[in-house]
Formats: sequence, structure tokens, C-alpha cells
Amino acid sequence: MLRVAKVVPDVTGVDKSFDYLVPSSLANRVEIGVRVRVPLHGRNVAGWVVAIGRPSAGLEPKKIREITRVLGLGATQEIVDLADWASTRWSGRMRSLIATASPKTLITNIPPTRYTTREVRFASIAVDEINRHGGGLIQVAPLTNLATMVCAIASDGPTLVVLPTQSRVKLLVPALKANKFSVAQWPQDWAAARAGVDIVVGTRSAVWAPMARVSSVVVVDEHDDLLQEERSPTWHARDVAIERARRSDSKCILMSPMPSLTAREWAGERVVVDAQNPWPRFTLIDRNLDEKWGRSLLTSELIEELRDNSRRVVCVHNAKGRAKLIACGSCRTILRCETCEAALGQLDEATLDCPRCGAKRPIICQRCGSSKPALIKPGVSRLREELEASAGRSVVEVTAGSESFNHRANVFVGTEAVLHRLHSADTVVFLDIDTELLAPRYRANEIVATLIVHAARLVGRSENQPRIMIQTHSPDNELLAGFSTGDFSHYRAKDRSRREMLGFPPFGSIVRVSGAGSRTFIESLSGGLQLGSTLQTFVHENDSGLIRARSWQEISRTIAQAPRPPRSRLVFHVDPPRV
DNA sequence: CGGACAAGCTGA
DNA sequence: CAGCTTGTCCGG
Repeated sequence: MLRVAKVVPDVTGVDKSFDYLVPSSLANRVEIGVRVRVPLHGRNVAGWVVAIGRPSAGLEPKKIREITRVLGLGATQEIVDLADWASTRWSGRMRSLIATASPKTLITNIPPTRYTTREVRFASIAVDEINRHGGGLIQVAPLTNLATMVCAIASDGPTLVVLPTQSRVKLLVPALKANKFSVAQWPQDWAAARAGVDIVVGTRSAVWAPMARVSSVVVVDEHDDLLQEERSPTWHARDVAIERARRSDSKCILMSPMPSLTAREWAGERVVVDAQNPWPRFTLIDRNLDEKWGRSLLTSELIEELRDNSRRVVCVHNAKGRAKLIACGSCRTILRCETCEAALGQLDEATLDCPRCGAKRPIICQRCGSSKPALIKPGVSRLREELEASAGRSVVEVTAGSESFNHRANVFVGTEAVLHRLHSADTVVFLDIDTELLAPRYRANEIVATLIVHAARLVGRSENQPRIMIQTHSPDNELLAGFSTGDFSHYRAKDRSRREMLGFPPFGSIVRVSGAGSRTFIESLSGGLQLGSTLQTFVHENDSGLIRARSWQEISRTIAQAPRPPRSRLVFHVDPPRV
């Protein structure tokens, strides 16, 4: 019986596999996942072997060409299968997923394995408990020592650790090595990871690392949206980790000080709270109470803090992409959507509309009934000068773009980048958390939580009464209230029921469709709705649009089966971080 | 994607 | 009808 290798070409725009004969000279090197060179349409292209089997039906045997060369190692059977699942889950192409798992340079040899045997077994009560559950969610404190916990997990077998940022990878790797574990940093130590080491560590792409054996897959700060790929396919490292562990019968351990709803739903009863280090002290500042309400970001409490020369203060103000807020002209309440609480935008003279869920209502304040709106747009250009004037000491501006700045200064102001660029502070002040909180994203809450976790870590090492100050017009917001009381149960219940009602993930699935032909494509879907379908569609003016359904399976099936309009180039963003 | 090829258009 | 553009299809 004729056997062929199915090859996915490494060519953009080609989304299928092609059959090739395996010449006997290469027979011992051609296996699932390897990178090969093949003739395709008169060109020689690289690609990956994704299966070995019988030729596709209807293909004339004499048309089948031979693999030209084996270039090097790529993915493994496990990763190819996982990529196949993910390409369905996020309606994307195999190519980008397998490429993520492959080495950036040609690698042909696997070095010897380096599993160490240790006399010391690292212990952690939380890890022991999560191991008894066979994996789950560890709700850590923001300052929990990560290396200790990973050492305990890795005492149980080869471990894959996924972190949101490169800076945390760089901190963790030496700490693990210091404890005599063999560590491969992804992606630079690709060969070592593939061969087998105690711990593989990397950012989100590491979840695709081919490894000889895995006994635990750990996702650190699983709430962080950096774990999701922005471009299509919009795979999320947390979800890939869960599936990878499930398929390989290993443990998936999610860690976060502010677990996402998805993680909590997945874990169910398998939650361990590790709260050895508490959160820093939170102060909510109600901007509504300030005399110069709505104009100045400088509340009296902030000014008091700035004038205390013993404190190193970091002010966070996300100026980029900030939306205008509409407030009530008489009672000063921010006009919000009654359904989902996002800040409303103004559609025309008389109508407000919700950029998050699409609800519309006349301009009437939900609190006092006034129909007189007022626009708030806090000035940003003079913010640093204003702070400096109030503080009576120099204030340094830090942005993602600013090359160097004076680290010895003691008051800083910047966008959220300031939280990453500095290493210590006594106080972090969120000058205006509302623009984040009320942003038209269904995960706005989680993004705010991520910012506050960063802040907690920044002040974490302070010996000088670390604190986080949050200026807001919405002090009753459940999330903010949760931070100030330490009790998030109310927030979680509300967040869950709101998302369930609106059908947002994980209680439903949303796809943004863009690219040529998306309008036609979406309209054809809504035309042929079948009985029992939960599909909803919406087309924007710019021809991109949304498809929603009760599950990603229904979304995936619909996208796969629906005919593509001619000349279309559709791009799907499934369950993206922002809609 | 990018090459092949067919169909459509133009000017002599 | 050669020479060119535009659109569609297909690759093993």
C-alpha cells in the first residue's frame, strides 16, 4: 500500500496539506513534525509533515512528487495534534501554530536529556493540595514567591511554565537554576526543551514547546491578556495549556492573584487559596467629592501624598486611546449602560449608545433623570507640570517610548508602561481608573485587575507602608470595592451573571470578522439560520462584523461550513481580548 | 501566496 | 489577433 507524507507548506495563504512520497533515502528521518522541503506548484517551499498515511482520495498516484530534503526538527505529533485542535478552536490556520512550535533556526540534532535527580524535594502546601486534585487553580497573593512554587511543582516531574512577560521569565530562570533544576528557556533553548529538561520556561509561545515528557503545565498570571495572541488565530495560552494537559494526561496548574472567570469556571472545586502575603493597602478616592470635580485629576488626598517627601510615588494615567466620558450635567454621574455598565457614547443629539453591547437610550441620567450632558476630557498635556506644582518636587514622565529617565527622582507619571519600567515605589496612584474600567471591552474588568496586580508588585517590596490609591468617579464599582475590602465575592458573582446574560466568553463565543468579503459572508450566515441555532450577527459600517453564538463549537462549525464569497479574504478573531 | 491561464479589452 | 490587463483557480 502506498504511503505518503502530508505536508503543510510554510506559505502564507495556503491552508491545507499536500501529499508527498517519502524517498527511501529519507525514510528514517521523515516523521511527524519535521521540517521538509517540497516542490509545490513549480516552487520549492518549506513545510511540516503533519501526518503519514494513505494518499488523499481522488489524487492520481503519478501526480505525487517526492520530498526533496529534510531540513530539520519542528513540532511533534503531540504539538501537531494540539495545533489541529487550536486551528478549529480559533478558526485559524495550522501554519502559524506549527511555526510557533518550531525552532527559529535549523536544528537537526537533539542533545542528551538532562533530568536531574535531587535529594531535596521542594514542598508547598498549596502545590501538594493542587496535585491531589490533579491540577487546578492556585489563587496566589500578588507577592507570592513564584520560584518556590515552581520548584515544588517541578519536584513532581518535567514542568512547562508559561509567563506573560519576558522580564518575569528572565527573573525566574536563574532562580530555578540556583535550585539545581535543569532549565530550558524558550525559545532559545529549543533543542534542550525538546530533548527533555526538568523545567521549560517562556512567554505565551512556550505553551507550544515540543517536550519529551510533561507532567505539569503551569500558567502564571493566567488573568493577563498578554497570554493571548493578538493576531489571528487569537489563541490563548491558558486555553491551550488546559487542552494540552488534558490530551497528555498531565496536570494543568493555573496561578493568579485575580483569576479570570474562565479559569474559575474551568477549575470548579479545584481551587486552592494561597494567601501568605496580603495585598497592599488600598485607598479609593471618590472624585465626585472633590470640589473641582471632573476637571482636575489632582484630588486633595493625592496632593497630600505627593507632598510627603519620604514617599516614592508613581502616578499612572493611560492617555493612549482614552475615550471621552459623558457625564450628567447636573448630578455629575457618568452616563452608563444599564445592561453592561460600560460608559456610553453619544450617537446623535438625543441618543446615547453603548459601545460594548450596542444598547441605545435617550440622553437621560440614570441617577437624577436630567437630560443635560457634559463632556469630560481631562487635560493630559499639562499633567506632569500640574503634579510638579502640587508636589513641590520634580516629577519625571515615563512612557513606553521614553528612552532613559532619572531613576533617582521620587515622583513619576506615565502610562501603564511606568508600572513595568520602574522597580520599586511606595505608592502607586491610578489617576483615572474609569477610562479603563468603563472601556468598551467585555474584559475591561480583567484588564483593570491586571493593572492593579502590577501595581501591587511594584509597591510590594516597600518598607514604607506600601499603598495603592485609586481615583474614580465610581467608588461603588464592585471590582474596586473588592480591592478596598479584600472581598471579591460580590464582584465575581456580578461579573459572572453579567457575562452569562450577555453571552460573553466563557458562556458564549464572539468572532470579529474582517477582511474583504466579510459583509457578504456575515449576511449570508444570518440569511440561512437553522432551527436551534444561537447565532447572532452584526455588521459594522466599515464592513467588518461580529458573529456570536452560545459556544465556540457552533462558531467554528459555522465558519468551516459556510461558503466563502468570491475574492474574499476573511480574517477571524475568535474570543478576542477586545471587541 | 504566486504562477498559470482564461476571458475581456484595445488598437491597428 | 497580438499584446495587455484583470480575475479565478490551484498547488500533491
